[in-house]
Amino acid sequence: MSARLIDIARKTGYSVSTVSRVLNQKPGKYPVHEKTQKQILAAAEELGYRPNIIARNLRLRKTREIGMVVPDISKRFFSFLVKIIAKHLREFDYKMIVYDADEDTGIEKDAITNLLAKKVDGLIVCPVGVESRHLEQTIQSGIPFLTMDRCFEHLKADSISVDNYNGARIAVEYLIAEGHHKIGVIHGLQGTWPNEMRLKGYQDALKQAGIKAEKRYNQCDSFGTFNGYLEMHQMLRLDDPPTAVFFAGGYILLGALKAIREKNLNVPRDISFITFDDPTYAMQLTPPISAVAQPIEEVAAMAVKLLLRRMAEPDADIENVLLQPQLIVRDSVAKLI
Amino acid sequence: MSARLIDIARKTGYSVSTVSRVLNQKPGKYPVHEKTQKQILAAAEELGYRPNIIARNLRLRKTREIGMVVPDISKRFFSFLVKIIAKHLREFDYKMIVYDADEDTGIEKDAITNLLAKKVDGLIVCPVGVESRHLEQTIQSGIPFLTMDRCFEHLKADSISVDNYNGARIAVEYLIAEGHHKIGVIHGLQGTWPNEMRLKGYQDALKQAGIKAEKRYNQCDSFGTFNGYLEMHQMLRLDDPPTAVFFAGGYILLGALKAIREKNLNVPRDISFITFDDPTYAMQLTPPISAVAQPIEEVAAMAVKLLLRRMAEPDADIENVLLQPQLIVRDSVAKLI
DNA sequence: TTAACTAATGACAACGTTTGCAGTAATTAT
DNA sequence: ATAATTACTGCAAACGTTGTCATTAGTTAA
Repeated sequence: MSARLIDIARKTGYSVSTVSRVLNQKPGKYPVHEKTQKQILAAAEELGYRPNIIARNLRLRKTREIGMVVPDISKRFFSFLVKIIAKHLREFDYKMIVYDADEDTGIEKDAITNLLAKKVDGLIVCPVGVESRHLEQTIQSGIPFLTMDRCFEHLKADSISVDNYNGARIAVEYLIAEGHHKIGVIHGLQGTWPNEMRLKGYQDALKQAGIKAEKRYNQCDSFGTFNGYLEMHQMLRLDDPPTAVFFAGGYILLGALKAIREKNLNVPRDISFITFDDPTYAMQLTPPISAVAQPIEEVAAMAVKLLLRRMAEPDADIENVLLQPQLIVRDSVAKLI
Repeated sequence: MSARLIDIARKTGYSVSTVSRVLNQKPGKYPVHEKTQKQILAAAEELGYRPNIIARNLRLRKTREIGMVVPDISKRFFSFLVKIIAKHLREFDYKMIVYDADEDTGIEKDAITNLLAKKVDGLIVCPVGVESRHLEQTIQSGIPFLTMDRCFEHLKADSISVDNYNGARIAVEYLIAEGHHKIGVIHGLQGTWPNEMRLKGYQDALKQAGIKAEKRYNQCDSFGTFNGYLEMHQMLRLDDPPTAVFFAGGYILLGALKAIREKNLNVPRDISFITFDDPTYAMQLTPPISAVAQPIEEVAAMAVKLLLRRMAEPDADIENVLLQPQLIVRDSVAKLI
């Protein structure tokens, strides 16, 4: 068992109070004789003293910990987000406790409950996306709280995400500007906020250009690779397939690309596409893929800013921030005009 | 402030002890009258009682938490590892606290210190890889401890990693079997265990085949994309460039591929290669890339098994487990015979 | 009837900190 | 010389649990 304050106290002959004061280096509040300090510091070093954070947290009723829950930490978007947020928090001397909800609302619920019971000082949730009642309850509890990415519009809480609507819109507008009229979309899980927004962006871009959104050009199921593969095949099997396709994100690109290869089609000569999300490998594929990149670093920085503000001023007005994604033009879209 | 045991006690008129007993549902140890139970349960529900885990942990001197430190959580290898390990731990009712060391030994050290101070019941570290003194100290502390991936041979602790030596060896043996004699290697950060092992596997495979390992075919610096790009360029600029190259892992592949493209070379006609690690996109590239895949799920499962065993039997013999990676043949290697 | 048990509950002492308050000795002001 | 101030230190009460030990009342055995 590791050394405690009382062990140092006994060893040096001073009281626990004095030892505590020395080790916490509280500036001038309670002065401690220099000789005393030296002795205590030496004894602490010798005994290999490490403060028991649990006891401290209990006493202080503060943890300097921020809880975070993400739907799938193995996805780069989230793991990178986690990394950057943790890095920013470190600067403010906060630790982060991340839980992976594994795309399961039940686990998400448990994770939040546990974090509240651990008395984290603040909480960031990237909701799995299907249910929000437990989030409302969490807000009730009064903990500084922030949703990210798959936000719910009706929640009375700060939120930060990228402008999925606009990102999809500028992608599709780009396709149209390059002369495409028959534009398909392969999108992800229906009912989730980002997916709906991206789909709406696609539809509005078409409408604005006076193009009718063809039902048969609209495929969906999930953001997974296999879905991308199946849907792309289906789309290519149509009598008059689209000349360009918008992938709504995630791993659809990978699967769709495989389908295109199997049909022995050339990108962008035979088929053009652009994808939401910009994975690291997008620029290494043949051809390099045009994409709409989410500004993850900015999102992370903003998240920290919003949460710290909420912690400092619990009654500040609620902010719902939307950050703009960026169109990255590479070579996967043919110019038709 | 959330409700405490004492609030329920006051509300129902029972003592804190009784309330605690009811809420913890300890089987038959101390019987509580059924009516009492009902009242207490009802009051707990009504007040929205959530146990304070900090107080509980302090009292029990157990946390049911496992600490984990990884060098870079944004790398899929680690984020996936974290996910799977956390999932397994969940089954045993353990939570995981992960910290990202950001490839910085200083941060790694702090993270470990913090986890020890948090009194986690066990600790898994994937070391950054350059220093190990703090790990020895950690072992001294007596906490159930496990290193993964970038292990240190001299550490007296359980460890689990993939057989980097053999993985590299079977990859290079495969190249030789396909008729290649001029075989280059682009490897990663020198001095790290996996890198050295992979390099040795490469060298031994050549030696075994009676091929001299040419110094000029041996490039290294880091596992990053940019390194892969530079080194590949350099290798292609040689008078008699290798016909095949072994990439020692990570993101070297991406950069090297870019260099090959810039030289307008065809894979595998002009140059063949195989890479350690099998990223999800490897099979979607043109051509699909042959690779040596690390069995991450198995590694994760074994890690949990080893750690739980160590927690149950602190004095069991130390185990250093090596799991075999798998050769995945796709189309990036030309058959020369 | 009394002793011995059981069922149900409460009092209380931890767990290891931090910190307000009180106390003592030494120093300075009056 | 006394009062006021300062420098240093210790006491003890929290923080919210859990579990040991007592205690009470009721029940069964002798």
